[in-house]
Amino acid sequence: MAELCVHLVPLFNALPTNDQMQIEELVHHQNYQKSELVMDPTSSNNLVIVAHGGARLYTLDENGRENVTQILKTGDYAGENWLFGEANINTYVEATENSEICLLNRNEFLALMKKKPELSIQLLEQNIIKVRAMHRQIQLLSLPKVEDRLLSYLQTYAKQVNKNSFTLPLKMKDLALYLGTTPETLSRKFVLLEKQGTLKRKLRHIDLF
Amino acid sequence: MAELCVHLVPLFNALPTNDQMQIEELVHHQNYQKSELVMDPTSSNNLVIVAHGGARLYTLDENGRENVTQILKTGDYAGENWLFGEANINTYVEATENSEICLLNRNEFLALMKKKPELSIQLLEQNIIKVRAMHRQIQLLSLPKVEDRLLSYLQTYAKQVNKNSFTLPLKMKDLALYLGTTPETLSRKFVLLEKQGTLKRKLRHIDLF
DNA sequence: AGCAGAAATTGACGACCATCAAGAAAAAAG
DNA sequence: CTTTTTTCTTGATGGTCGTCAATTTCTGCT
Repeated sequence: MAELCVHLVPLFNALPTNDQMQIEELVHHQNYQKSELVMDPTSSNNLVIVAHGGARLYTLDENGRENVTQILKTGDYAGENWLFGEANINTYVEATENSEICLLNRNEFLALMKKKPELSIQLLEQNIIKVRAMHRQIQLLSLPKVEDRLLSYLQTYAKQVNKNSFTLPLKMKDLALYLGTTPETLSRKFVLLEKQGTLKRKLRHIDLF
Repeated sequence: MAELCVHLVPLFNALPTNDQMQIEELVHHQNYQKSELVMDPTSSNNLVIVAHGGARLYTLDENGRENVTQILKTGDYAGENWLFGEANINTYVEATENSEICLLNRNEFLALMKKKPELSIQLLEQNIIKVRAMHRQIQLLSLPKVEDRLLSYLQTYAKQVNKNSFTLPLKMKDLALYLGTTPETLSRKFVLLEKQGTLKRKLRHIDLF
């Protein structure tokens, strides 16, 4: 048997197992044939999790032409926004092969949240943290110079761990990605900052001045 | 008398007035003298809203030196993270002048959310939408070329309104900021895309091909 | 330890873009 | 309608950064 479907959704998988079980109980596992329609704008809103198989999302434009917006394969999901507030006004979901697909119904989920307020509070807390992290990243990425982005990142991180001497939690490659640059440029910027006397570095260990 | 304090917090001010009133009832308005400590790590967690005056946030580093992290003036607030989950472990809030400061206590707020599940659901819905918007923006900003960022933005927007012919909701200046570039570069990119035949533009009206 | 594969660095080069400044076009004000 | 102000465009220039390729350093594995 498959894992818990809710495990596949990042928003859920950090929840206490207890809460996850409660959500899992709401999930409708269903099998769909290839080309079968899973959802359309007239359906009630659902979170769609592809437990096994594949699906595609598409909209119809003003001329009635299909416009594929997303492809889902095993383990992917869509419709977080339909689960939380937004109505699905123009999107169709269709199985691209014989698939096992899990649906989590908005109304049932709302009912659960009303019955167990801790659940929505948990989700909210998690989300707020995420928003703050994303906000920081946007501010970083908005800085035109990589040098500034790096320094800002390091200072923020130093503040976070409340130390001026620390070990980077990311590899260069990932830090580069996070800062919207390349490992090469990042490397150069490190030596630049070191030359400027802003920091001292040995591998991934940083001393910030 | 002042406006509702909760109005100042973006997370709250889109809520139905009804919900806002309930939150407002929890708010403790208090007056602080210059240099008086509003919060420290031993206090229970609060959202801090400066209704009138000023305050500063600081942490103490390993040597006991103060490290100012944020300055609040009238209308600013801090501690969204303390209200929602994260504990305040090292931050002090101090009034920088005689101030009227509103505190929203975490425990009281939690109690309200448990009593009125709709409130946290509302907040959650709002947050999810925000996360999605921010996620899009991060993806955009991660594209190295302004040209790609612009095109991606336009395509996403077209998909959103489900039309290939639309009027931009932002002025050039703001769009430039959103895309992490300057109005000048943005302008050039528009003519470039137009030359390529990717779009046609007249002022802020776009036809996408 | 020693080897293999990955990760990080360095150099050279060219494209891209921010900046400054000036001009044109549109919007707002009178 | 005219004037004023704001917004947008265009040009020239220099710095920044991404790309490709080669080398060095690090890490995991047996």
